[in-house]
Amino acid sequence: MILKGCNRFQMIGLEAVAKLAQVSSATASRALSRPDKVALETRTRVLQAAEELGYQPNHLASGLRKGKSRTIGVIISDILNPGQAMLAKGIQDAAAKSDYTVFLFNSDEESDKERRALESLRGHMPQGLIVVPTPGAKTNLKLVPNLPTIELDRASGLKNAHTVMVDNIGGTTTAINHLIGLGHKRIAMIVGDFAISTAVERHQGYREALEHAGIPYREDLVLAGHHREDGGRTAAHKLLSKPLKQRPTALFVGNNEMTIGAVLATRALGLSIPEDISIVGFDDSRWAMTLHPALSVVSQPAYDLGYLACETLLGLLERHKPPNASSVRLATNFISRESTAPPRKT
Amino acid sequence: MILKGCNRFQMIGLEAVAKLAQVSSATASRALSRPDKVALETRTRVLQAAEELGYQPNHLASGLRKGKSRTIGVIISDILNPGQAMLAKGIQDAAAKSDYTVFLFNSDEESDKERRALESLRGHMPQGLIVVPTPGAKTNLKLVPNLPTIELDRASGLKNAHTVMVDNIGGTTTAINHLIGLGHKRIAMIVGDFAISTAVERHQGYREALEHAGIPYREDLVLAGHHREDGGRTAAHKLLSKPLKQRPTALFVGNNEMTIGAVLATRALGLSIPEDISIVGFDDSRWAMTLHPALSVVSQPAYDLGYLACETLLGLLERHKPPNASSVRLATNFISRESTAPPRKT
DNA sequence: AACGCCAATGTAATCGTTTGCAGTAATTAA
DNA sequence: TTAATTACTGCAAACGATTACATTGGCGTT
Repeated sequence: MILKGCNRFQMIGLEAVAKLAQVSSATASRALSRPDKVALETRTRVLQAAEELGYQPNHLASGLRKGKSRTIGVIISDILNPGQAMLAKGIQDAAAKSDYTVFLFNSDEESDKERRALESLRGHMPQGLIVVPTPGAKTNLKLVPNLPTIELDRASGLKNAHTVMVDNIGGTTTAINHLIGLGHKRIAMIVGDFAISTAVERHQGYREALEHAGIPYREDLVLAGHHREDGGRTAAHKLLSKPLKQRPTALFVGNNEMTIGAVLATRALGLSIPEDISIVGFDDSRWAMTLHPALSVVSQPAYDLGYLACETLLGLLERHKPPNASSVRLATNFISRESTAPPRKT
Repeated sequence: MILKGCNRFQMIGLEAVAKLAQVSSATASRALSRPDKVALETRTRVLQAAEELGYQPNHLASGLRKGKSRTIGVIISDILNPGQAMLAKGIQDAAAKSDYTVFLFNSDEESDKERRALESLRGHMPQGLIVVPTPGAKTNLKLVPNLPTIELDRASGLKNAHTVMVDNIGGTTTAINHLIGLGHKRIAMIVGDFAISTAVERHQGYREALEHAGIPYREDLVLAGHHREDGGRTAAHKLLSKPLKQRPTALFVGNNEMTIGAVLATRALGLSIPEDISIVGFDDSRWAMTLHPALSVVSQPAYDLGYLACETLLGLLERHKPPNASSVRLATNFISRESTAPPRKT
């Protein structure tokens, strides 16, 4: 009681507002959040007092009392990846619209970092979670067993999960069909890590499109790039070093980073795009557009994806929906630029 | 008291741990955070109980009580800008190392969004703030008068501010000197918004370098690009449409986004880089590297900048440093690639 | 033996906000 | 006139963790 007047953040609390408005703190609280429960005259008095003192509610306290922190946790794989950054932006905007605040973390595709992020998060009592799951998510998510969670961009494989993803299979088949339509027969693919659902689905799309066109699936044309630029580079190098007759005439790359590597490897080998090799990447970006020749890509509605994921989560929080699994797929968009052309006549 | 056993988050509180360990909650608390104040035997008992119940401390509660939330607010200008994303990453990593959690916001260079971010932030009782200030920051920051704040990348102009920035003047003069060294005389610049300190400093660096080389400063060679791609495009278009004798032979662009616009405008006009025009950008990025020809740039140590800003802030929080202003400048690094060459012989 | 001291623990107040309950006054119904 | 209803308001108990203060018992000193 001794230090009552000297709070640490020189906080102006409800108590102070109440005193100035000559009401109890209970009434002051109601005046601010339950206008109908308080006489108009009293209410204006409280509002004025709050204004005068520059009162700002303390979310820690109200969060503690109400059991709602008005925060959500977000774990993306890598803020430096433009697609992921776009996801984050969509989430942020949706959250801000409903007055939620976001704790943002990067997993850098490492399950360990994901786990640490979840541990940090836990103590802050977020009301929900949006996560781009790493391969370890199935285990890690047990750390927050009762937290409403949306899996974004990929699925962890957990039953009863809510997911918001793109139509990877459809996006890929469109791209491959485009290449087939141009006359390509030897179409290679650089795939990501099969522990990540997008890689599996994109691979499946590739396979299905070939099959559908009656082109046999050849294992030697599918190399793993491990989601990284370096992996893309070495995979592309290997594919493009084949003797001309076996060398693919088109290359489909399963993600952003690997595509850069593939393009650089192509340049390094002195091959020209699209004359020697057509290339299609997954996920659009600034560099894909400004590249010369500009890259044809399967583009994802990343902003919408993030926005939608957040809206879905908040919907889950507001109306106490049953915890049934839900699954949303957004369509991709194939953008044909300059990196694809018919194969050279042989 | 009625619902004591049925907490909302099915929270396991200290109370529960204490009961299981047969001590008071006070002792349980001490066992966890003040090991030396508790008998070893008791401590292990508490730790074991905590482990068994999967106890997780509630930061809302401890934050409320201690007046320390272990969170910091971060407002960057745009998460989609790779440089800014890198700042965020540096901050995050530094924060995580000291067990702080980050509230991340985007201002999108709009003072209004910055203000709203600060308002959101306020209620969550962050212990500090790192902000890439918009032009309105000088006003906006009054919303959080006693919050330890680091200004990152730019200065708001507030007295007594702590700033962490790069040496914009030095970085620019190096770049301009490089162009001068190649033999350029008509060197144009596309500047940003002078309400932002980096634009002012980079412009000053440009001016100083010319002066030092005895080249007169010409107002018609300096155009505003307003920090956006579009602005860069129109400014470059105007500059490069001049009659050959007056057309600049080199172009220095004050930031990332504007540089893209400038490059696209150059391409659109059918001019080739670096034969017709040498271009240097400020701030490196993936597209600057992969561009053909690869762009020469003044690169900033963005990760370090963010990391350092966070460390500085946390330092301020830990040891109760006096609130003197401080100012850190990191050096830039000029990267010479393929977009600069001697001017054409006339 | 009497005293002081220290270590270990418990009691209870506190952080700021919310809310069930109870109380008061004013209004309406009977 | 009395009872019942309504509309406001205040009291006080939460939320979970921390910590000043009080209490206990054990030890050493004189």
